[in-house]
Amino acid sequence: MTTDDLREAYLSFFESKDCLRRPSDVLVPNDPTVLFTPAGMNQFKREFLGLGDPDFTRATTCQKCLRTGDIENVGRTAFHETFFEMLGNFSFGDYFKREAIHWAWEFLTEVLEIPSERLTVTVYLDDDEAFDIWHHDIKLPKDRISRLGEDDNFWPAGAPTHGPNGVCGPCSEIFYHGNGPKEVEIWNLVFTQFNRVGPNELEPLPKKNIDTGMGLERAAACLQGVPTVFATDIFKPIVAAAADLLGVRYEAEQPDGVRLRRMADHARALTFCIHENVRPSAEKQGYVIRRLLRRAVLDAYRMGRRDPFLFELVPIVADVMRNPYPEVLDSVTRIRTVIKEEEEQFLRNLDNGLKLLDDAFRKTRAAGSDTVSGLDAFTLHATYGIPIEVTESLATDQNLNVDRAGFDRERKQHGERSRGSTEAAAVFSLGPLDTLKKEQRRGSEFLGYATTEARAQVIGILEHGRLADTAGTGLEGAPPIIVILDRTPFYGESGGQVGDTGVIRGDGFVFQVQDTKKDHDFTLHLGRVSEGTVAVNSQVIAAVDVARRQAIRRAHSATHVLHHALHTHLGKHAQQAGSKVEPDRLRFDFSNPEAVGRERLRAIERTVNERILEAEAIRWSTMPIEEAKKLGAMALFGEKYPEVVRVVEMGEFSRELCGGTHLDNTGQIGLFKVVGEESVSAGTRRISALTGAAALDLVGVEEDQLADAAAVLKTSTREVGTRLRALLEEVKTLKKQASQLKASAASTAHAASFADATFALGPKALLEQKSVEIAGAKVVVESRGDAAPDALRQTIDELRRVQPEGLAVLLVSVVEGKVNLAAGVTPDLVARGLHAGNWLKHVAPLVGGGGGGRPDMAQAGGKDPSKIQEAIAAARDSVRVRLEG
RNA sequence: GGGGACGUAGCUCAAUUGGGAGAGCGCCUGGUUUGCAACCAGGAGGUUGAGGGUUCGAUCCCCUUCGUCUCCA
Repeated sequence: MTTDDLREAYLSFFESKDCLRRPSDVLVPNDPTVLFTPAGMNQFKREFLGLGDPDFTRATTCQKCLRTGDIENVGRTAFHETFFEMLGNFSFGDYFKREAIHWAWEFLTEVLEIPSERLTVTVYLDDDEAFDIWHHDIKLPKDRISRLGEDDNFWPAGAPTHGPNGVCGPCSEIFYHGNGPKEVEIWNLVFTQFNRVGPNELEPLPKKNIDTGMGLERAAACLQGVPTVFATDIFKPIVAAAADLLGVRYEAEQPDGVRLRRMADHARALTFCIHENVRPSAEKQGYVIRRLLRRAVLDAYRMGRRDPFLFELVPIVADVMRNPYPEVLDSVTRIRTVIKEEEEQFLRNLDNGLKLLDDAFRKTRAAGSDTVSGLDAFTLHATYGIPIEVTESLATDQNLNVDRAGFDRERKQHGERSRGSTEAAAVFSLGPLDTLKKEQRRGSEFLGYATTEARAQVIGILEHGRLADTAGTGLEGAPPIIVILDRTPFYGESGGQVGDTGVIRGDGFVFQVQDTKKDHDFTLHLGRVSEGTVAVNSQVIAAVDVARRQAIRRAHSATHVLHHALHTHLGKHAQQAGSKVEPDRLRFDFSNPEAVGRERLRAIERTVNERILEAEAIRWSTMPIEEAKKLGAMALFGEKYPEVVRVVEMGEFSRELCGGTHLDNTGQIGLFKVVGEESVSAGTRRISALTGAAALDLVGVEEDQLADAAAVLKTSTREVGTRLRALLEEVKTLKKQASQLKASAASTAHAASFADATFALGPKALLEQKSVEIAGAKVVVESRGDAAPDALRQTIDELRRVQPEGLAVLLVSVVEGKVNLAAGVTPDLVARGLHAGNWLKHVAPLVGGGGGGRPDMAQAGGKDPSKIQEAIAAARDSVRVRLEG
């Protein structure tokens, strides 16, 4: 039986048991407690809590999952995977233990025709109910049923003793005993029937749930009689392709076999993640998949591969998965590019790492050791990302060892340090909105597509995160109050479009809405009470700020036109990767390998404005998602859409799934003006643009600025550019001349006004008139008026050019009440023990400062100009002592 | 969420306990040459990511912030 057939058989079997077949949730769910969807039940959390549609009580899915907890085992064992599909059937207060067990058995033995003697089961220690069903109903002999403890047969594992509190229950696992693998857990039936309130305190739940999971790939391996998931029909071609790319023969038992299996697994995970627009990056989901990619590339590196290769597996993965996930085929080009670029970057990093490793080896040898310390190896790993295996392998090449025990110690410490204060979040948690949802059963009705003002009733108020019956005018700076209505024209922030603002008026009160969000099917109006007191059950009139909403509609419709223009000028690959829609302002992110460039950007802007000039009608309708897809409506990858979706069409050029508010006609956008194009991450570009009033304002402001510039430059707006260039050129030459003049001024007579006569002397004159002969060396210690530190250095250089040997100079100047000192010593005097830095260190304290520098050149400063003469005297004395002594 | 590192010319990176901002490649000009990373001479190019502090003086030390990389959860 092929994997595709097994998947379909399972889903249609449970459909025949009145379970609703639901599509897989996305890999990155809207759930802060997990990075990736870890199991089939995840998308049904709200149903398990009794917060879903009351008519929806049975479901079956094939869920895409990603887990990296056991990543070390991937490729080494028969069944560990990172990306996998989980078949499941679920009951939300509907069928329970008896049906779940019977149906599982029926599916395995009758549909799949697995001989019953190949199956055994486990139940939780005291779950006699499950035991009896297996033994009496199914007629499974007692010796084929084992009772296991809370670590094996409870969900979450160990919950009765260790928590967390909340929904939990015993489970029953079904094992397959085949010819190849001796014992495989293929199905886990979880009976969530308790609410844990404390250690070993389990209260029965009024509504019991069923959550079951069957690993698709491992079940397929059993049915296909192969020893591992990697030998199944959907994995084999990927492993084979990996071996082919690396020019080796796949031999399951060889070390390379582990590597090839790992590559195949990681290629699958990467393909599906990137398809959903999760890109390799330094944090969160992106970092998880970056690590997957690096593990695979590193494996290939060790097999001698130095070029990117993993990206070549993408089409193979897409092909074996084409039946259940045909949409991945359309993303192949994009995924390949992302993987290839990331591979190239990592290979460059590895090259860089070699340099750091060399340093580490040199340091080790310099310390007279032949073992790289654990700390060094760990630093290389933790800070620069050089895997320990690479360090070890290269160390061996250089006849060095690595302190692996020390490395492991460091790693453990780092792990403890990094754990931080975050506790594992409870899988389920109930908030105030959940309570409200339980009371109300239904969410807020959205009226905003048709109107901006409506009568409604207050059904909930949230103050300080708690439900309240009333709320009054709060203190300045207090957190916003949240008002929830049964129906509302306010658009809650979603799909990139910002929330509406406006006002909600009722009998004796006014509530200013500053922002609107969406949560738990409710529309949350955030704001403050400006008059009176708002109370639950009040009748109100909710009115959206119309001008602002209209500006938002302009910007939102413009993003759809822009999307169309991008496809026209850049190609189909320029898929939307996110957007932000604000009043008359929009940001649009899309896939594109390189910068768009000025010319194409201009062309894109032009196309958008042409569509606006054509004043095409904008229409919308709702339809089942399948139908929308058939019509070719554009959707975001990695976004979860409901069963019935809204499709927005513009003329004949654009058709997109979209829940936002739009104009009636593209002509209402007015002017569309691009204001920027930039990169957000590798392979993703962002265009920012303005519409309507904001675009006109921008043009006006820029006109004014240009006119202003032209006026200042005393030229026409047309000539501003050339005039500026000429001016800059002039400034440059003037600057140059100025610095030359300044330099020569320091050594010419123009500063004769200073009482200090030596300031007027040039280098030669200084040497001739002011130098003192001490122990065969010429010493110049003089004051130089208000010369800048740079000028002092320059003078010293000039003196040294005239007298390259036997010269020691110390110059002093005063600028803005501060003393500058600089000293220079020729190399032969340095050899005789004279040190410019030390010289100044001796002198500078006298003028209330400090200093230092190199033996041949040093600098210092001070705050007390009145002590300059003393400093000069001290400088002369100290150099005399040094040279004569 | 936490730990570590980095940010200097268009690119790759230097700069001793805090003391003159540099090299190679690339670019421009002139010359030489026309067999493969051509050569020679000259030149342009910098708010040392940003902001604040300490100091006579900060690329360097301290704080804040932004960005990039990396490890752990």
